[in-house]
Amino acid sequence: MGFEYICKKKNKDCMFSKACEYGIRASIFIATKSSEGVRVGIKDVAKEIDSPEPFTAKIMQILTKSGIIHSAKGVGGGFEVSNQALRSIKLIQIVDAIDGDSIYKGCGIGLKECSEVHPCPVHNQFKKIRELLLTMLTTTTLEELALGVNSGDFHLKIFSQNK
Amino acid sequence: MGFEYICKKKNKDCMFSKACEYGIRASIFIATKSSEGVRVGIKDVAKEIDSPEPFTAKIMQILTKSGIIHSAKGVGGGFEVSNQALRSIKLIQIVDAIDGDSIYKGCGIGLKECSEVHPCPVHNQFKKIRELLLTMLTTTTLEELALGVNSGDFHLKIFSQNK
DNA sequence: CATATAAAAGACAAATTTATCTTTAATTAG
DNA sequence: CTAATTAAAGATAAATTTGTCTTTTATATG
Ligand code: FES
Ligand code: FES
Repeated sequence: MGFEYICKKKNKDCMFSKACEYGIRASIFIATKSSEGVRVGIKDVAKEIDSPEPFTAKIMQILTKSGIIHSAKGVGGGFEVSNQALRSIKLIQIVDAIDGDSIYKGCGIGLKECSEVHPCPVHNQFKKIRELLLTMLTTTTLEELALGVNSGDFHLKIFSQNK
Repeated sequence: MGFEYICKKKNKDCMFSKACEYGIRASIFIATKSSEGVRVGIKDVAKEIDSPEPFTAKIMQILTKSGIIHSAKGVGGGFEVSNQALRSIKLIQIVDAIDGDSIYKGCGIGLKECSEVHPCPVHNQFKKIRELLLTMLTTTTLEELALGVNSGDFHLKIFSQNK
């Protein structure tokens, strides 16, 4: 009937863009390795988080430019997070660098801006959700996420072993 | 440097797709008019919510097929919500019909599925946010949103009067 | 210095989402 | 029945996001 292509987003699991999802997963993986003092190349990153390698490479460029991840070219090079950065980097920095701040600042139903003095009908409801999201993003560190993965309690892809 | 086009989503105010944002705004507007016993045409809808008319028409087709909004062709036709539906329709029905359930079911960082037994590093944090979102969507009725607009406290576009 | 390695950069291509335009079908009024 | 009106349907087109490939640059090592 001509509108099937609108319905039901293909980019499932929205909230963040694919680019941002890859960026978060990659950062966490790099963090797990950096905590063990190991640099990783883009190939390993993509394999470990199950993402398209060239696209992931592009995203890494954003993260290195943003100073979130450090990179080194040449033999023995790769990506790493400094021990100090590991503790200080918050999830919000990654999201900000890739998707910007619209997810926690923009109006939930697309008004050009979200404002208290000219609120949309869902403003009050949305505000609570965005505030919870913002709090989560600003308080969660790369380190705690990496620790969870290192401990084996949390995972960066499905079918870790056999795929 | 070749990756500017990745960075900073153009579709600001994510969470929902544009289609879904328009769908919600349109539904609320139609509800405000239906509560006054008035049918509205697609032209009025698009003007009132500041959305592209043909695209909005497509979205209305989804909503009518889904039984959320009623439509009538011909002279004096247009869109309306029955008085009974006004009270029973929840926001989640609109979101489900247009974007599907990924926003409150999918993994926050893109694992193929969100699961308790194989959680991603942000699973616990995200769960809370998605639960709040889901509660909001399942409890908010079209009627209460329409009432807010009718009372003048909430708005469906910016620059209501002069644009 | 020459070579190998690995990220950065740039150009391009595919997929998805958003937007537009034209034609068709249904309904009301005269 | 005819004309006018309005949504539905269908076909395209534009914009954006996602994904790929090639070339360049930086670095370490022999
Ligand atoms: S105005 Fe819509 S969420 Fe604030
Ligand atoms: S597994 Fe990622 S949010 Fe549940």
